[in-house]
Amino acid sequence: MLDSNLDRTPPKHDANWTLGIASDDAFPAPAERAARHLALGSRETIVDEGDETRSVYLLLEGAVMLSKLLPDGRRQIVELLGPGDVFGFSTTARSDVSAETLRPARLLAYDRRTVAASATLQALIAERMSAQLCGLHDHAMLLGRKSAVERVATFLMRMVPRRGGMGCAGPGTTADKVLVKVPLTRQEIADYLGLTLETVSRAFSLLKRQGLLVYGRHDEVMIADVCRLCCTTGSH
Amino acid sequence: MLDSNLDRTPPKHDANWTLGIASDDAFPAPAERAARHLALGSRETIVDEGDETRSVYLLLEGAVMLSKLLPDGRRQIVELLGPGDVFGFSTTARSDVSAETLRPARLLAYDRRTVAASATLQALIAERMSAQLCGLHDHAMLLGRKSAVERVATFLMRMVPRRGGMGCAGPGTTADKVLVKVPLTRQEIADYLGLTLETVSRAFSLLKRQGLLVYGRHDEVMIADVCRLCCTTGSH
DNA sequence: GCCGGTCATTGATCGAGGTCAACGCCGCCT
DNA sequence: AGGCGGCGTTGACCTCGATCAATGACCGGC
Repeated sequence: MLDSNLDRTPPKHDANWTLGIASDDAFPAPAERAARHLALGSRETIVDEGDETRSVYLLLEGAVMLSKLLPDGRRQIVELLGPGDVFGFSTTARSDVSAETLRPARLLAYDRRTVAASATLQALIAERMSAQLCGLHDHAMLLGRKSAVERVATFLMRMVPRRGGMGCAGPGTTADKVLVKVPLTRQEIADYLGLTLETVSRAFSLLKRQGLLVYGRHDEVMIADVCRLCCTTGSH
Repeated sequence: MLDSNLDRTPPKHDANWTLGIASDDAFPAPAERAARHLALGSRETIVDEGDETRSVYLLLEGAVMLSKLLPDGRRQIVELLGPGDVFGFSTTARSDVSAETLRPARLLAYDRRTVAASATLQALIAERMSAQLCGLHDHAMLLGRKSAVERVATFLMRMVPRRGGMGCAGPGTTADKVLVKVPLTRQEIADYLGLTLETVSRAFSLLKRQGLLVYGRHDEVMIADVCRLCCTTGSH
């Protein structure tokens, strides 16, 4: 478990963001628009654990992961973020997590003082944070009480668009299939689920053998029976 | 792991709260004071998982735990709350967690619409939620990557007042002692740390044998060497 | 005092998942 | 083409924590 993954230091974004007035029609625009608009590629780090941060980030598009390291190298990916999610908070002036894009992303960076001054912004952020709080509660359940296969099944269900881990069409319903993109390596999935990459691999293989999953490429999995997979998450 | 604790259905609070204007000088009073003020005893449940909730709660004094159940009875305590913390959010109209007092508590219950209408209140809540978010990130690290003894040590450090799990006075410093109250049973500690009660008990015994802990009563533990305990949390 | 219930401790054994290691696949570079 | 490095899979083995079970400590009621 020591050094679950050495030398993972992707290049930090430098200046491919544009300073200025953000205007985004795809997302409910807050009244305050004094935000930096960042456009990042895949696998770029936004902040490192311990960095001084003065910004709060709002993810418009793409995916971001938040992770933490223990001094001996053990890593935990504490949150996976999608469009609408926010991050960059901390009790102190330094970030408690690292943030890295999992795929090309667009985001808004608000100065903390800007946020403190704007009620609209705070309402938006509070709304979102409460959703993320619930997500973290769910994840604590997963990490504390679920088996390896249940964790992987839950993870895959979370990847299903518009279903967010919530339920299948109903038991007995005609088995439906979904193709999901998995923008994480096995090691990353392991670090997210509190497992090792071997255990994750074995769980994938098991689900494949059982016919719940079909895949060739590792980053594109066909869930052959959403309903049945959903029932192996332990939550139903 | 099935039914980690059957028949735990403490009495629900009924009517020992006073409706009306809350005025509390011990806590930074929000401008909006349209809150129900609840005064509860120990071991009373505030909401059950699945209950319809229209309120957001602000804990003024005491301690509350939030827990979730899996259909087969596995339980996870997802958060331990102290004065200042907030809860009662949910993506849906139903609570995603149960809330129960761990000791006598005073709290404020705000109607959701009241919150939505008050910028002051939202600012207060957002501030607190971001702290709780960080706490949950930390806890995910614990659940996903720490060993049993590290978890128990981390838990005990979190119980140290005014130190919140953060650091010892410094290595080499004269060993300092603290007496901490532990208002949880071993089973509850286990459900919080993602372990079984036996494993928790063994970890306590081990730490005691190593001289890091001294105790007779189970709910009052003397940390004999905060610094050394802190070093067995895995975080330093 | 005795008794029953709850909670904690301790021991013995088991098993899920971690660890270590070999190998396969695939894309990329020269 | 050949070689190489990153990622994933699979197998063999081991360990930490779960499980099962017995016992002990404490507390309240009669």
